[in-house]
Amino acid sequence: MLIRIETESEIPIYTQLTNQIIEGIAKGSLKSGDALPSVRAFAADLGVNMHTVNKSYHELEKKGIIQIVPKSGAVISHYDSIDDSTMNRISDQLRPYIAEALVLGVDKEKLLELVSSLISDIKTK
Amino acid sequence: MLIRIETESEIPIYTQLTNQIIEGIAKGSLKSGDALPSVRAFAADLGVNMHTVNKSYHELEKKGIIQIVPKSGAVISHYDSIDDSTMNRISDQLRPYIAEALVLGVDKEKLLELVSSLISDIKTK
DNA sequence: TATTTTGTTATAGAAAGTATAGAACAGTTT
DNA sequence: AAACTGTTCTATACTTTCTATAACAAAATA
Repeated sequence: MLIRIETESEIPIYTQLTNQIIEGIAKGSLKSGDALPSVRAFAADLGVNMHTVNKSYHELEKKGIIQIVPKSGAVISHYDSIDDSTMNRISDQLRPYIAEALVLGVDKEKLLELVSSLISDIKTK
Repeated sequence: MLIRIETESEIPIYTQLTNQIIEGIAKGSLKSGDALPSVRAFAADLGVNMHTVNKSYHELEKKGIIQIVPKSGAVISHYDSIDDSTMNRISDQLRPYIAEALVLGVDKEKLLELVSSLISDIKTK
């Protein structure tokens, strides 16, 4: 799985890593049960600090996407039915960007098209 | 227009303000041509610092949502056709949250329903 | 016209977040 | 037994967020 970190980006490195791991899972490059690299190995590979990778892993664990087994490693979780609190979190995260799009003149139809297009893009590319 | 700021939130105050102003416009409480309160008046009203409101206004201006006239005030812009770079920005903003939803088991149909529901909610509530 | 109000700019400080580095610990894996 | 693991700790540097105060010049208002 290929990860690209942009040091100059305004987006924190640990967030960039979190997002790209999530996309890797969404795409199918990473599956439930797969182990993620150790924080040390991954950090060395990416050229960043161990603690930065560690922070990303804990962010992913907080989201319910991976499970961290102390002194062992991180494994991608199995997802069954989504609970209400998680659904609400996703809704709260999306809301400001949906509102912004509406204000800037993107109507419901175009917005749904955009989301459909994004889903396809994430699953393939 | 009613604004609620949560000091304890992890979301910066200026971002909370930006998002709520955007929702006010999306809902129709604020229209193109309307003037926003002065940074001083708004800050006093919200109990925050003048520079915090100022930062929010400049964020809104960067998004193309308002226009700031130096020494005069801030006015809500008129929106015609959306340009490609703005559309790309919105797409980039949405992408990680769409990916996260997919990973957590929200399928395309449920995701489109969620977006539809959010649009209705933003426009009314 | 004189006063008030406006956004802007500057300085300053406190607190939190981001990222790095090095080291040590104890449990897991090989 | 040795290597590897996530965890924890200390430390430093930089950026971001938020507040506070002050001054400036242009716009709006009385």
